[in-house]
Amino acid sequence: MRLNDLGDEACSFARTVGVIGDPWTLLILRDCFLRVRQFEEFQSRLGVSRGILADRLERLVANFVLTKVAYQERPLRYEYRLTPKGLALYPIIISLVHWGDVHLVGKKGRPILHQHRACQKVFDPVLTCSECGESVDPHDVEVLLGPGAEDPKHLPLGMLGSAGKPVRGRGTGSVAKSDRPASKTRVLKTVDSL
Amino acid sequence: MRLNDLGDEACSFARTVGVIGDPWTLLILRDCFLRVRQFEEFQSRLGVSRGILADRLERLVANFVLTKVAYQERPLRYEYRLTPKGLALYPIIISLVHWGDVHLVGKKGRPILHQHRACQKVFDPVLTCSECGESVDPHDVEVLLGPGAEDPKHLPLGMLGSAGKPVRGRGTGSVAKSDRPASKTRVLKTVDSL
DNA sequence: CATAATCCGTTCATCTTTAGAACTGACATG
DNA sequence: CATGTCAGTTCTAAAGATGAACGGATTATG
Repeated sequence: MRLNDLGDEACSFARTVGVIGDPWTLLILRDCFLRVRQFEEFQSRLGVSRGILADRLERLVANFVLTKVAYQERPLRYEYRLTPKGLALYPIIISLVHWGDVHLVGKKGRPILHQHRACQKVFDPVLTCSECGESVDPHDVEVLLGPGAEDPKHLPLGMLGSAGKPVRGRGTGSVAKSDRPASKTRVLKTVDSL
Repeated sequence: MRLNDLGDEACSFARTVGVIGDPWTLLILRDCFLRVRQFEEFQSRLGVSRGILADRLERLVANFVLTKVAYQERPLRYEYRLTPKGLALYPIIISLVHWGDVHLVGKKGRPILHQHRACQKVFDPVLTCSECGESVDPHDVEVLLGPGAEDPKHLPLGMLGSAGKPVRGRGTGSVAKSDRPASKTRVLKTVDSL
């Protein structure tokens, strides 16, 4: 499969990756949130080759993540700004920063800190549930089939034909394995969890 | 600059991108959270070439995002499982899915839904502040210099030499522009915000 | 026993993408 | 008029990705 075909996938994740899942694109977006806007600024901060930068910016514009806005005439110059769609990437960007802060720290600690205007404190991003407001852990989430479910390849394992029902309801996940006959293949403990 | 050098950067974000910022790597990680674990499963679900898959899995193991665990002996077979460090990527993964759900939906709607065990409701992920619990919007965040700040290239614009002080405290951001003399270059409105 | 079949890779020839540096073009400055 | 700024484009060589085939260990099938 070509990575360029990702946009056609049924999976939201695959489509997202098709739009912003490239390393340079991610780096460009981080800079956008730091109010970098001009071609030369991006180029000198990132050290990316100009061809790639032009290509990535164009792609982001084509996908309505950025818009070109004229910031001067004579000579006419454009800068790149986040659209609302682009601004909505913030949770992704700050989660990436935070993971690096926690798991890949250098000797000296974090290079930048984030302060929340509302409470004036330096904070970490926390992922919470829109319904109950509690923080969300991967173990606390069930995956259900949605209305747009089509291609089985992009659904969770063991979900085929169980529309609307949970994937891991106490052992349901390993049906395929448990109904095959006793064999010499020695299978070690099978834990069906993350 | 080579993308492989990203691991050496001072910036947490760049280092994170160096580890998981590749499209195939992201797709592999999504599948990990859907409990895919074996080489063949990844290969057939993603359609990625076997060489790339082997390479990306090896990289993730080298970076302690995944571990190889023997799930059977005779023949000895390993599967790939998320480490705690890998599990901590959940906010990133679910934020990517959510952005796709909201901004790149297909005709039929979302392919999968997430249900929160604690409240039993289908939910959306919300990014909140660890200190006050309120949801966080990019406009509500000030960026401060942290202890690990070194290379100016990876800091926000206009932050050089202003350690510990906010970047965008009412016009501070455009010092360089405002003290240059009147010129024929016609500059349009300068808005210093996202 | 011979012949699939399963699983996890590796190898190789081919094709595509990327990097890096130089170049264009419109304009401004000294 | 030489030099500088800004936003790209064009070029070639190097790096990376693809697809298909192959390998080794072992179990399953006829």
